[in-house]
Amino acid sequence: MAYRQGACLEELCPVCGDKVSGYHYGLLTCESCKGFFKRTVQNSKKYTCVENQQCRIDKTQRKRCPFCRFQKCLNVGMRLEAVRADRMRGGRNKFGPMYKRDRALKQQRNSFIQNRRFRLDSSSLLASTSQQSDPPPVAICYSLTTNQPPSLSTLLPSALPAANQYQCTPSSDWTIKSENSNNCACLSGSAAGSYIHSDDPHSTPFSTQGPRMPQLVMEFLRCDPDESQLQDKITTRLQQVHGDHDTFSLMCVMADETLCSIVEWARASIFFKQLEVSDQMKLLHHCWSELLLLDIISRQVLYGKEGSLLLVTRQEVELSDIICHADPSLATLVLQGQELIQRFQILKADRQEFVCIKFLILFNPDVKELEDRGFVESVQEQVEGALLEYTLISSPQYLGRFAHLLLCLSELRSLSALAEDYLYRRHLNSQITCNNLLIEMLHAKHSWR
DNA sequence: CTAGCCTTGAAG
DNA sequence: CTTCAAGGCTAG
Repeated sequence: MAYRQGACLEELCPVCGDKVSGYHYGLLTCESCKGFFKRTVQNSKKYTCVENQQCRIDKTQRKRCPFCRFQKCLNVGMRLEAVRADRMRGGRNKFGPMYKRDRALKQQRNSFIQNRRFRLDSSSLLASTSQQSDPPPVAICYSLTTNQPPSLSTLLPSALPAANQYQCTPSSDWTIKSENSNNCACLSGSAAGSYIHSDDPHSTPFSTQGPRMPQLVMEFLRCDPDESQLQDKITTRLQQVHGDHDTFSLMCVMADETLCSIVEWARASIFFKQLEVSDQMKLLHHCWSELLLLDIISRQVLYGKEGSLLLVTRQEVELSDIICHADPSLATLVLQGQELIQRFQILKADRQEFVCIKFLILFNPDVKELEDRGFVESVQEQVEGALLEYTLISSPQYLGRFAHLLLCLSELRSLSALAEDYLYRRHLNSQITCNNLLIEMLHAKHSWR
């Protein structure tokens, strides 16, 4: 029985990596692991491992150690209960609805991912209309190399051990399957939510009772900086600056500090630390303003109140004050930002979703001259998958939520491009001073064209 | 024992 | 009726 194509395109058995033949005992597995699991459970087989119970199980070596094979079956989530005690044939069991749901989830995920290209094209189109891209900007002689080393490169480690590539914590068993001949590393879980296959028995990739959060989202949350810690850090740094700063330059200092924390966050983040430093720099140079804007927006949506702008420092500034003191361009930007905040508020976007969006922004495969675009692409796809899955679990009654979030992201991108242009113009007028990272970032993109 | 193919039968 | 995940069979 060929498994219906389309539902799962190139799904591999989570136990041995062989071709999947359908759902067996709780998840998609290959025919041989299905049979192996059945024999083991039906006949109450007991195996022993002659090694250290950590044998690698793949298609060619799966026969070698039945102990570790069975262990892996259980670890990836195969269900003992699905093997029938009475050996009754045919029919359906209680897992039926679960399979159906998982299949629907996968299908939606695939179709969204397939639409990704189109969506990105249209969003970059949107962004480019707001930028005078063709003629290179004013010839300002500002060489990064003649200055002190750019702060981003000092913030990023100068070298990474090569062995670090594609590796995560040694404790977790991330299976990375390369697709075709390119080095597109792709972590793919078999059942819903199984992004992480670990030997930890608590990380059951599939749960029948109650909704659960995708593992990737949980990992993102775990590494997301704590708002109050960030607050303290930036507040102390701001106090050190003090002096004759007007509101705008104070905001710039704040942006600069926030940028530092964004770089720190990225450095410590899963996936990002696997990249070469050159790629890390390219990604950050490309998306810094988007991340900065998302930081501001998410703060308003999660903690802010209407009519005022909540700063990292927990200070509140009346919007009306900002608008009447701002020049017309800035006022427009603030108003547009306000609209975007409202859109996120209507959606009631939560921390989980913002943290996924952060990763979607960071891992942008459209960035030019990436060494390892395949990896960036695969991360982007995984994050999209996790976000989609999260939205389907958290608000199953609203299927369009994921698409709406992506729409907001695309608007955020065009707004950040406008904001970046605005900052760049003010920088050219020497109105932004003493903000190393901010200035480096402002120059990075312009020196590329 | 393994793993590919076959048969079964409740659910949709 | 069809679907498809259970169990069954058997050559290698």
